[in-house]
Amino acid sequence: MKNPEYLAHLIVEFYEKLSSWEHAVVKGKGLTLPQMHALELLGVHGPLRMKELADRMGVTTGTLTALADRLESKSLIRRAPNKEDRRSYLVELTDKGRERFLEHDKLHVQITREITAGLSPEETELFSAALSKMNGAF
Amino acid sequence: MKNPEYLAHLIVEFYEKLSSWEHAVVKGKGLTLPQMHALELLGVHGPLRMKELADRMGVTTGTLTALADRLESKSLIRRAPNKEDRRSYLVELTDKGRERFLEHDKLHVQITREITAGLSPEETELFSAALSKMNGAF
DNA sequence: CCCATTTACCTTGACAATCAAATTATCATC
DNA sequence: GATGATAATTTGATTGTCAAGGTAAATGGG
Repeated sequence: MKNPEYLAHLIVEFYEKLSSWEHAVVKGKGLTLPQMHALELLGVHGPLRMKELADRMGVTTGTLTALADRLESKSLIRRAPNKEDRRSYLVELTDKGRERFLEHDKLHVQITREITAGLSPEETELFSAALSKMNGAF
Repeated sequence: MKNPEYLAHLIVEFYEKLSSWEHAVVKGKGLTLPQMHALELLGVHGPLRMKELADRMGVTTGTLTALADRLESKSLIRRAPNKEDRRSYLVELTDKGRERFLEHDKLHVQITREITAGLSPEETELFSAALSKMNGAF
């Protein structure tokens, strides 16, 4: 019953459901998935250089340039000069961008509550511990 | 320590890592992520109507029409007539498409093995059970 | 200090993904 | 059979994406 094929299937299903949930949530907000993803990474990690953000998103800097332009034109991010290295910017959230990030992050907590509602505290604890280990194994 | 915020954070991190892994794996194969996603859904669920597949992918049928055209031109899928309803097709994998799907699916099993390598059998079992419950709760 | 190399970002050109809205063909119901 | 709903396509516009090429700044070895 607990062969890797079965577990792989569960993980794929979980991934698909998260993906579809995220898609639906972002859609109603005037933002695209990549745009929200960028806000999220900036919210979690603080200001990043374009290259760092592009790497974390898994896109080229060319792609990110265009994406950042759109977010900047919506006043959600800002390119601040980087004193350490004048070739680069530090991309950071504006107040409006941070607001959007926090709002979205709240939804993550909420969906987490919902999908773990059927788990006992011990189960939740063990799930959490296992997930933590797995995240470290990538 | 085990508040929902923390768990939400772990889940987001897990999702991001899966996403980034998937992206990297698909890239080297001449397929895009949505294209592989379509092959995967067809592989798992069998032949689907365009509308069904679009719904599962979370895109409009207009988007899927174009996507299916590209997959069809690569001989990975086929539009078969639907005797039940002549308005629709049944989209199905070709042999070549099934091959691609199976090959990709094997990678899922493999990455699953890798990221669960640090878990004890009991932990894996519990993780699996928790995930199964959570999938049902979406 | 100089020059070659690397790095960071931007630009361009081409293609893919995406949606909303309009269209066509078929189905379903009354 | 007429009317309304559904399945797929088409169209037009925007966004996402990459590879390749360009510019400016940093880096490192002579």
